[in-house]
Amino acid sequence: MRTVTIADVAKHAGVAVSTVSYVLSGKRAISATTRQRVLDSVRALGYHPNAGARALASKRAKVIALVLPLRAGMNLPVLMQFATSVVTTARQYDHDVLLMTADEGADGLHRVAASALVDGLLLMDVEIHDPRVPLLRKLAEPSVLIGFPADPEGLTCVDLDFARAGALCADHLADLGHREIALLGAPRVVYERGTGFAERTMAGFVEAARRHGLEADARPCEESFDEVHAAVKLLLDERPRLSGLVVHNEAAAGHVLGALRILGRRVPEDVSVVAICPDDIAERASPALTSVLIPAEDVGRQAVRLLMAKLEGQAVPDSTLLEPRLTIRESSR
Amino acid sequence: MRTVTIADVAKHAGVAVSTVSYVLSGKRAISATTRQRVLDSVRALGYHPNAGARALASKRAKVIALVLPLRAGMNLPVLMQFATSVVTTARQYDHDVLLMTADEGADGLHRVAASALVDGLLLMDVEIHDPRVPLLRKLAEPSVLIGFPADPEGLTCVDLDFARAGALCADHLADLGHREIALLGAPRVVYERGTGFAERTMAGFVEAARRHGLEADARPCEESFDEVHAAVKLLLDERPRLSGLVVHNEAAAGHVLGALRILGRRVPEDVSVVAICPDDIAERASPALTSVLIPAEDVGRQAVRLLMAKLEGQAVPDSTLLEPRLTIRESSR
DNA sequence: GCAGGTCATCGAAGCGCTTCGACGCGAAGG
DNA sequence: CCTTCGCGTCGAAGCGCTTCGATGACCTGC
Repeated sequence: MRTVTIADVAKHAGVAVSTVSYVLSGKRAISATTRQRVLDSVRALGYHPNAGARALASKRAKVIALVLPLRAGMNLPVLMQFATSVVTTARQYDHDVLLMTADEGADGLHRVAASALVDGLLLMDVEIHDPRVPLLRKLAEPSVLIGFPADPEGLTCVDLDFARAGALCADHLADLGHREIALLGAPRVVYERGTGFAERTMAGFVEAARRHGLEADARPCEESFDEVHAAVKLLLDERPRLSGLVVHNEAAAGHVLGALRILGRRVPEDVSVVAICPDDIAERASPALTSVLIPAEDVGRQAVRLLMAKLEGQAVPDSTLLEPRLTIRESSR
Repeated sequence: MRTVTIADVAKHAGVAVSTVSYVLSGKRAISATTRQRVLDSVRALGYHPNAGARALASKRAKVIALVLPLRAGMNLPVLMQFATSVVTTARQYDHDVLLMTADEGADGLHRVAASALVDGLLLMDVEIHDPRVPLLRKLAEPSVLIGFPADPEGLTCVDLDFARAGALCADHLADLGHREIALLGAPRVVYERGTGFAERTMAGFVEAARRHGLEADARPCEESFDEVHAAVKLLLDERPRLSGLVVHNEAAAGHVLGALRILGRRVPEDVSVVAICPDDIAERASPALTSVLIPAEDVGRQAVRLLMAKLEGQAVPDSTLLEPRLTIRESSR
């Protein structure tokens, strides 16, 4: 069973090859009757255009690269949600997604771009001083970054507005009347890596707390139960009147509740807890966590849209910040 | 800056286009001096073969599809580990990975295969009665499945030997002298979906326990803390002398420890706990869990190897079962 | 010294598609 | 009535690569 080519379709429909091509691409007017005849033949023969030939002739592969930081430390569920929404959205634009890991580095990006395997690049988890950024600036292929490098000049970046997220938590606790609050953040190593989002959350939190005239405190937080327990205990020892806690660390959120339980603090009666995490984690905790969600799906969808716009040659904003949303559940009052 | 083609390289090196091609592919003997001259030109010009043209001429895209079940209910960290190892291994064979979600269904597979976008397919989370299986049998492109459908005839399947994993847990508890043991499995919905691995674990567990003459019990288990707590409580109420617990549910493993703590059972003094889960989860728990790991990386690597072998036209075994490994930590004695 | 065989290289024919310019035809305009 | 135009369609020229058969150059052995 030889694979069906455009020539087979043309013969079957009794038209020229180019006519079939124009029917399929819509780039020239074709009469309704011819169009229908061609489409019928396409269906009858089960024709699928050869991707390589199409790419070669049109200089468009209809594939985008998705570069994920497939290493430890990232939050996996969020990553998957993000990847899913990227794939789904790309398909809506009739594109496929090539999966790459960050450890291929700049060379890998150069390879897929130079070989015309992909038309554009989507990079997740860009760091403040990311070695791939200079390459992206040079590349002919458009790219979109999730996260912000130190100098986003000339790049297209998308991210959750983490500063607003931090601020939103502080606002919420202030509204509830809390006077002493604290934030437990990502593991220390994340700050050291300088990914940026962790710092920006802290900064937004501290700034909003200051604006409300609250006593506030923000520190990194490791992810094992024991370390979370120790951190919470230390915090409560140092600040006995603390009544509001923000957790920006999915892995630790559940452990914080466990630690408070063990330390004899009721949630939310004694301490209100607000998490910055995906909804499913917040909902699964008990009590269910009031949370600011990381809209991974929105980020993915928006990133693909921006990339598609750039592929069309449209101008897009350099920076897109997605608004965080606070959902009030049982853990704060 | 026009992109560099093989003709540019040929001219630069003073040889024919075909010679460059043969140097790069190694499919014909080329003298050492010519080879070196060509390679130098390749480097000097920064040549990268055009993927579309290569695919068109050679009928090999050097891309494989990875179809992930990007929906709820799967264990995400394992999925990521798996994806990472697939990408990394594929790169070792000079292949790239196209990411697809299962919700594109059989049509999606047909599309990427018929358009020659990919040379082969890797499907994860295949179900007992998977609608994609009949298509895979028909497809000219080779495929490898993670998991087993009802009738694996004519397919290539890879999986952890879950029956052995369940048995290994029962063996371990029996060796420690426990007489009454139980297994808490995946959420009920997983059994209903008929993915197979959950049942096989249970069966292996029950069978091994029977062989050792133990009292054993196996039941599904939901993932929220409250439901886990209720399940554990029920189990202990029904079986007060229960002293060994196997948890085959990553999300619930941590909650089981929390529930036992609240119910006044010490681990491992009163109850030994063994988990079937990735190492990182087992290590992070407190006490650290004795566990049978799901070797996601091995599975991914092995799956890619099998697929590459099939692409080369080699015969491969229909079924590959990966041996589970028990790591003893603090939660069992 | 010449037939036969290797080895290294070349040229050209595609692979299946897109796209450009050309062309025929009927309608509109003078 | 003849020109002009636009619409719908066609043919052919690539896109950049692989691969097959051909061609010399050089060696081997009788």
